[in-house]
Amino acid sequence: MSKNKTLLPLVVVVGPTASGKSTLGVKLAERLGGEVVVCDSTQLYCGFDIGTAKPSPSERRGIPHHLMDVLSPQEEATAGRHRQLALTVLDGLRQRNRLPIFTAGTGLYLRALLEGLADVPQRSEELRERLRASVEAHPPGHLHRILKRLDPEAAKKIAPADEQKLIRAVEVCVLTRKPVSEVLRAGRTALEAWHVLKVGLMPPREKLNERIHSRIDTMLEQGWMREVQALLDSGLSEDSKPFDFIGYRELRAVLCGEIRLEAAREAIQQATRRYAKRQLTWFRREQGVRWFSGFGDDVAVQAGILEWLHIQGLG
RNA sequence: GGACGGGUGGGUGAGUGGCUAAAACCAGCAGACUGUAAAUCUGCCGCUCCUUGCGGGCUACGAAGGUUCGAAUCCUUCCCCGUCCA
Repeated sequence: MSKNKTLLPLVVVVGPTASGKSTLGVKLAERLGGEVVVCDSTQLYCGFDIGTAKPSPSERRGIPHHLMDVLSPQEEATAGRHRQLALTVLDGLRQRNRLPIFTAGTGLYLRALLEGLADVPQRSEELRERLRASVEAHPPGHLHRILKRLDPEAAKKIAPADEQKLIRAVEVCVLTRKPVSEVLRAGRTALEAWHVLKVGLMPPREKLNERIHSRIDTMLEQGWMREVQALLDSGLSEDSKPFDFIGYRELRAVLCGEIRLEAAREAIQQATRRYAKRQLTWFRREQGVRWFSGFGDDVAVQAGILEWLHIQGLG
């Protein structure tokens, strides 16, 4: 990274699902001469459109949207991959002197971009296979005991039941031959040369839930089922990563005759509500966010945000 | 009118004399989370008080009475709900 880059502004919009980040992003881009960069682990995938709430071409209003539809469903998105792609996009925007406007639903990806990732090896499927096999063969708590031996400090921070995180921690220990906590302490490279302005959308929970529910109904009316059917018909494996996304797994179950549509609708609503809650938990901790209590498509909220950004030196 | 079965905390639902403010699950709330993150995991979850302790008080298993040292659990009556018979 070159050290002589001047500090340019970069806007980040954070908020739970259905809070109106996309609409706000387009609005800000129009007003401030920017382009939208999506920071979302699901909109990355081609073909999974309706359920991931990608803004339609008309909703995008001619504003370029980056990091949307860049992965095929067979690929696996990761925080590191997203970071790489985002850095490339940022370079391009810098050259063209366009304001980057991130719409961020995936907190981890945003953090990976802004604060960097430690120099940690990528996942190794072979190692994971072995670890999972050994989990099968041993009584509960086995992985946790292994980690305790490799890195007591890390073991303290991960619950014995959290297999996913345990596997990752053990994986890093094994691959680097060092305790994970040490590897992570070595630090990371934060994003340089950008002056980050964070805006948060925090609609009242009850209103947000209503919005979530009606949006799911709309998605279904727009042919979400047909989309899922078409994806399955295309020969895509039903184990592909994006079929794990909220809604896609439920609708797949409907199409496989495992559950009824009504049950799926309720399950989707519930899962989405919980997801929104987790997003809020994550983003509440995010440093330096200027919060606005409302939806991003509310003109009054938009005006307030534009005003704040103006005071910060934009527009 | 009669015969059974049942009424438990926001929901589903266990519990058949003390270990029960009441399992479990769901919902809800709060939280953690450096490459699966729309994932994964943790805590709380009747009210209340304080010297925050495996602490105290109060209220609670349809209602009211009763038996008992002690009842969600046993008895009586009543009220609801379901099924069946008339």
